[in-house]
Amino acid sequence: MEMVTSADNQQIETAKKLKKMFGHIDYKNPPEMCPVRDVLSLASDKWSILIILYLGFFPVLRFNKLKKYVYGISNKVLSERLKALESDGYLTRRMYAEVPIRVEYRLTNFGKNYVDKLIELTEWMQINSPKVLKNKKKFQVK
Amino acid sequence: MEMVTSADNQQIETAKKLKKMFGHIDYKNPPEMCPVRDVLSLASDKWSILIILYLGFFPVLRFNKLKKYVYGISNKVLSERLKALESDGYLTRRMYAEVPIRVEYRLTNFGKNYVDKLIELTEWMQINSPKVLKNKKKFQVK
DNA sequence: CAGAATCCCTTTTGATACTG
DNA sequence: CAGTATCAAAAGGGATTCTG
Repeated sequence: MEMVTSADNQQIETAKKLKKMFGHIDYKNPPEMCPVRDVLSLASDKWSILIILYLGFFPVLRFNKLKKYVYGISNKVLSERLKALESDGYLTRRMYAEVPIRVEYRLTNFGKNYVDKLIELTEWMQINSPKVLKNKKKFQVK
Repeated sequence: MEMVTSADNQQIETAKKLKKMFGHIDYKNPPEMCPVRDVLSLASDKWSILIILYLGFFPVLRFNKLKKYVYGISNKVLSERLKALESDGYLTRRMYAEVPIRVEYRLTNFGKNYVDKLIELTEWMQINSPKVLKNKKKFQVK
């Protein structure tokens, strides 16, 4: 008779995955070999997340529309992030030489795959953020 | 006879989830109601991710050990992140009044849950980061 | 309209030195 | 040890101007 709970199994699974992962993100590796540091850092940036989620929802968005949705972002940061996200392959930028000029941003297939991963994370965070805010308050009292 | 591919289904699922989510992260909401902006931004920070992953792998870590693993982090940022992550409920800090002093960090159950979510993201990123690096290079050539 | 460019200011880092 | 203190450098932010 086995006495292994599903929580135990989860722990074991987690440990296994982490072990495999740390072959790659080990601190002794050169920076290029640490995906968290060098790739995820852009993609998990708070502004990038919002940009990508909005582009996941609205298939096509223009600069000023994005700026309106990603509330609080500045021209500068938005245009920087868009360039970086394009360069990393998450989105495409299509320019139409009209007057006035029109520029459309949309996710690549790769970006769409990433959205699915992001959604899992943000859904979890949405469910759990009240818990975090409660923790934060409790901590301030101490 | 239905002609719906699994990719179609995924798209539909994604759209549904995003629609539900944007009730919360809408740009018109005050910042407190936007979990991405206010809660995920700490947790998805590049340093936070590395700290949490290492604490997922090594159940107990001390300050200098963490600093060694989370390669490149400065004293200041590490101690700031540890404070913030403790305050948000991801980890605990235990101090032993010995000489020399000893401080142990470990994940809370909440932090352990978060690790599972993080692993899904970082695993995906690990698989795909070569693609990203290739994109980046191609982009520079243009 | 979609930004790039500029200026200027604030915040966040990063590196190093220092202390209970 | 486990941090804080300090200070210089970088990144972010806001406002405004400019251009095709």
